Amino acid sequence: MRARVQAAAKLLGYVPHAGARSLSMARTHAIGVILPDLHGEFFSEIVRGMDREATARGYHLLLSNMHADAALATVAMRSMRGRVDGLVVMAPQLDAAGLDEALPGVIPAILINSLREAARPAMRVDNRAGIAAVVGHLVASGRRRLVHIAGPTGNVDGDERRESFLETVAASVPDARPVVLPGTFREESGEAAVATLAERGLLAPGAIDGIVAANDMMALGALTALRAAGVAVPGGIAVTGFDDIPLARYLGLTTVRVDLVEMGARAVTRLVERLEGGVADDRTEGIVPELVIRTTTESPA
Amino acid sequence: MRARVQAAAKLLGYVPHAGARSLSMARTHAIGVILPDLHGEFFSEIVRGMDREATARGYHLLLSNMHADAALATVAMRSMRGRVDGLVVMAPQLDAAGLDEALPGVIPAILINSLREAARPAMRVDNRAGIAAVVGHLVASGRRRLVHIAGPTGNVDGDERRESFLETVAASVPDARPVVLPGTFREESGEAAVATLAERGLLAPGAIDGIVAANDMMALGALTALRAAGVAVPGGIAVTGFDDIPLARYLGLTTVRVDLVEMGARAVTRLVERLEGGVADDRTEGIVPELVIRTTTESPA
DNA sequence: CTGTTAGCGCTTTCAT
DNA sequence: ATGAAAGCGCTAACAG
Repeated sequence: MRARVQAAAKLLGYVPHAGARSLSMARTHAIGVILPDLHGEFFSEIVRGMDREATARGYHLLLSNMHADAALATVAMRSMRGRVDGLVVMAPQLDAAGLDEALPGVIPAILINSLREAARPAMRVDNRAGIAAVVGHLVASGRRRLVHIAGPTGNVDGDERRESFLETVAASVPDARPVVLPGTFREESGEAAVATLAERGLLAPGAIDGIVAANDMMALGALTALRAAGVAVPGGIAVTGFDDIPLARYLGLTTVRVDLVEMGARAVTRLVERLEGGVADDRTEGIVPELVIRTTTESPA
Repeated sequence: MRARVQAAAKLLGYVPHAGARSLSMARTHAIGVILPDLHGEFFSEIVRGMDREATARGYHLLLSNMHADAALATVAMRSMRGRVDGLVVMAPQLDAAGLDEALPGVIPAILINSLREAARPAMRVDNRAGIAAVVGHLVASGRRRLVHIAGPTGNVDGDERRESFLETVAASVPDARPVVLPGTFREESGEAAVATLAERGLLAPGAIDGIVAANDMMALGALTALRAAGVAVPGGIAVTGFDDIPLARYLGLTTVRVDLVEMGARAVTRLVERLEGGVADDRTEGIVPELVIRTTTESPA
């Protein structure tokens, strides 16, 4: 008899309505993902990691792009209520107040590289350790006149990297006069930064000998512009990035490796465990990046 | 009074339950995306295009990875009923019967690079035109002994590219004895293919002079392996890819450009128009790829 | 073991 | 104008 129903279902092409089931069970088996944007390999890699883990655990991923504006972010997150069981939120450009306001209290969330991690489960890249590693490497190989191409102001990662660049340089190079140029984390701003250096006459031989970009994409932009300007890398100027996106390996960029795929996967793992186990693990898990030395920082010798 | 309710809602932190609303309105404002896997830049780019368009039109994207198996694909698609308003399906490895069986008849779908497009809205890259363009370019620059690193058998794109490679070579090079090596669309299989060539003694100077890979990732793998083997590119052997993923530009790979972002965006556009306008546009839209000549095919001279 | 019913949180229709 | 009720398609807790 159960068999007869099944047969009829097949015959009529019946497919269960997941939405109705979710309503009834108060369980969607979906995870909402809130990201600034999908540009470049940085976010692709994270999403890939999340997708791998979500699929493995029987969850779907619901994507939503967050605009920089806190009000819009609020709308984006609220619109997820009832569609997902939990949220992975990456909002590096939101301040703590904006984040608190945007996050619906009712829905469990894990933050990645955002402020206000103390009270919630979170993942955080150790930006200071990463910058300390590249600066240390550059200084150890004899570079002294360093330039930093920064991330956007107000962005947690950008701010931390800029600050620790200044601190580390001040601590390791006496009488250093580090230069900090603004950037947006996008390739073009790496090129723009080099253009600025040229204007200031800092591309002249010996004026500067190392560029520490706040992420890989800007480092690549800088590389392109330097080569176009006829500056030898690493002969004249060494260049470093941050993240170790796949492209970096192909282009021989010295950088700091953050296991993006693993970070995404781990965020999903923690969220799902929380959803299913009920364990509230409000710790901030640090991701320690690792220095990867490639050709853009070889000794000039 | 309406105001009093709104006030109370704010105060209690009420957030509407999108799931319940969907049930009631029979509208989810979500689009399901079924992909083989998220590996490499190929799929990232497509998803990026879909996301851009979906966000612009007020839709969310629900990701689901399809396993090669038709039965699992069926489960994946069925599980989307009631969660999404429509589907973008990319199933290059499914045969027509498998696809028909997997697709829930009830839910509108648009296919990308899959079989059985005739009866449904679809997008399709013109593989033959793309391969004809690269082969033509290689032949025009004096290459005669060509090797093809193929995509997986049973994959629509892989099969089409392999076939048209053979046809085009047969038509344009008299007495040609083209070699076809198996591949998986992944970087490692490009390296493996070169290893195979080495075993067969085909890496000796003059033995072959051009490698046409079925996609960019395999071309990159081949490039790496060739350089490691001390073979000059393009001096000894020219190399071409397919897709023009972002990496290709950085590495100077000659390839065939498929506007992946645009293809994803266009698929979403057509689907949404269908959902909202009710117009059933069952045509297959062809994407004509464009030859992009870079350094890996420069003339040996 | 089969059949009925209430309810998930919303929208929509209908009555007041 | 506000209030009451039915129903979206399912699950779960009942009763027969």
